[in-house]
Amino acid sequence: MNAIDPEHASDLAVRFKALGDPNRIALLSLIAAGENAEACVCDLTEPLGLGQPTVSHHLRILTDAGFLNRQKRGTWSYYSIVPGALQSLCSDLCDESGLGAMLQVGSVSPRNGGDCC
Amino acid sequence: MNAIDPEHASDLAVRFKALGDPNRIALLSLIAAGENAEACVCDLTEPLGLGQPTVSHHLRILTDAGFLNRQKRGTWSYYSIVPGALQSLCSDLCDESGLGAMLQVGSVSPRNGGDCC
DNA sequence: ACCCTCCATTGACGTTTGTCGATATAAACG
DNA sequence: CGTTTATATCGACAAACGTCAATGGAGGGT
Repeated sequence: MNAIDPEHASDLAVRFKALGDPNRIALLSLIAAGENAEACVCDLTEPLGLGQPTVSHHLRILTDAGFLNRQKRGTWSYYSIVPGALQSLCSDLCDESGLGAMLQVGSVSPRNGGDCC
Repeated sequence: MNAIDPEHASDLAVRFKALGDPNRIALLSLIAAGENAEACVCDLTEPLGLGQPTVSHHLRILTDAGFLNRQKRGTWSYYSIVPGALQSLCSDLCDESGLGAMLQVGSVSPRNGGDCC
């Protein structure tokens, strides 16, 4: 039961940090709620009240962290959720840090239906 | 299937941001690996190679975000993992953002044994 | 060809963050 | 009471971050 490898810790931190901004959380939510669970930049800039470069910047961070897919169709860039990314993050944290043993002791009791991470 | 509430997005972001630093990930791992799954500051400052004020600072952030418990015994402060915190974070994200529908479509296939978030 | 829309990149700016040294508090121990 | 030990807090400073205005580049339409 050793401590986590520094390299793995940095990788996990990058992915968690990508989720550590309210506008990026809102982006994931907006994309998930869009038609076909995808959205292009022009659909996202207005509901967030942010400029287009800022939205592109956040989308890039989420994409680099593995949470979004980008697909260019014509002039538009369509972003979609990478399905297993959040589970992978959580299970990687548990596996690589030895946190797994801590986690089922908790108060969430019988686990939810299995429909979430 | 509306987008997430800004207030909820900020709350989630604060919690994710607390995990968005490699030293804080290492702290969680070290605490989980300690005797009785707890540790005091003096046990943590050396394996991380950080000063004592810095370690206290990180522990405070993790505690404020709900991932650690602090218990003072004598001169020492013992920190321990809050069992359900990580699951709560993930399930809150899924519930409040509408990401839940996206997540079982993924490539993690049959889900791991259920021993992690 | 020209223009216009959509998007990514760059440069700049103020803010936040991670880190340290110094100081403060608090508890045990002589 | 004075000293030592273990932590928390404060102040400072460099680095990273979030944001915007401006620019660039790729397509589609006229």
